[in-house]
Amino acid sequence: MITDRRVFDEDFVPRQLQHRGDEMSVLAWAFHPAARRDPARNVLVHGPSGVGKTVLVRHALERLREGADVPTAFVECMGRSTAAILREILDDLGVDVAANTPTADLEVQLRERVDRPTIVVLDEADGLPELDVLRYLVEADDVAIVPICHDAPDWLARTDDVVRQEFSGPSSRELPLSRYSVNELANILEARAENGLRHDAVDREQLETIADRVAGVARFGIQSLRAAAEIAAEREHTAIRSPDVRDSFERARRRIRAANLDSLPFHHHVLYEIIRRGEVMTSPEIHERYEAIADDVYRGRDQTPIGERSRRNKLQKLRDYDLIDWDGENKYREFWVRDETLQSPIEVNAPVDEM
DNA sequence: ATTCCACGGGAATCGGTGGCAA
DNA sequence: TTGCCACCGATTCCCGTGGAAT
Repeated sequence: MITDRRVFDEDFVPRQLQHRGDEMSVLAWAFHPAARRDPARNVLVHGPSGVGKTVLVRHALERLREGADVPTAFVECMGRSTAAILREILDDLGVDVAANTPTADLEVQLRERVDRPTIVVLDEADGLPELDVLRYLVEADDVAIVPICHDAPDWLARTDDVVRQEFSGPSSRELPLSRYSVNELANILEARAENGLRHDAVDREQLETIADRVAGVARFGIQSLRAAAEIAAEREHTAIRSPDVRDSFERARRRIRAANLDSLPFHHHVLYEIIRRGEVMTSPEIHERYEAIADDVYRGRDQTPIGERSRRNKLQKLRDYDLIDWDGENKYREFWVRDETLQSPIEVNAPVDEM
């Protein structure tokens, strides 16, 4: 059924971007001056997750570089320090810096080594730790800044006047990306099917069903199509049938969650299992349970149990990853796992019994 | 009105890594 | 080679905030 697995990979970049023509024009307008050694423009790219913000900007940069030699940097900001981000920008621009260069020196390097129009993309700019990076980039004259974030007003509100000024002038634009319509996403899935599935494995109506069900989130739609093909193959269908599509969403969502859980360290797994085995729990119950089993669970490991404050951070992370959720406030906040059947792959041998 | 307490931002701290200069 | 410095990621410590209980 599946003829090319890579087509469904998370980081697969299709040759042709569909339904983003207007957006590509905006980026071309912003980037193109750099090809003539004129300053490029700032673009604030924003929109909900899973709509292809990163892929879009990467595409635009590739287009630009096909026709011109423009220095560019593309940095993942989430969870990185100011120094780490500056370091990677310099690295992308071909400047060698030592791993322990002080942050202040990095800033000087940035200003001195940028001697012609340059484009710096800050992916996941919601996660920018401080404003320092932005100020440094604003002060470096020839640098155009392209932050990618979820919520533009919110992002701008958290910056300062200097940065806001930079993004409100005529030499900058906001570029909102919306979710795909059912028809658009179905077209995108059709292209994936043509490249990655056997001919006639899926029909248009089924693709539209998937596109509708995933509410325009491309990432989820692509994983669902993949799951539908797998399920059809397991059931020895020669093509995807409606029941296969119906059962694909659960598998896709579950797979995304399992991958998320897999990527987290041990502490998260302990907390996840405590919540999963305890039905619905409140914070004090979770902490109490943690204290009770911590000695046993961590015995023989090189890690030691963590304090309450850290546990709160881990719980937040588990929620960000769609693994748990909660409702309510204070000690009445209740926690539960999103999928009871998803167990931690790590053996957290907490006693199952009494709470 | 006062007390209790979970929350979550931010500063301080710790152990480890890697340049660099004496 | 040795000591020093800056960084990093993870964690703990500290504390203001605000809702609920008393």
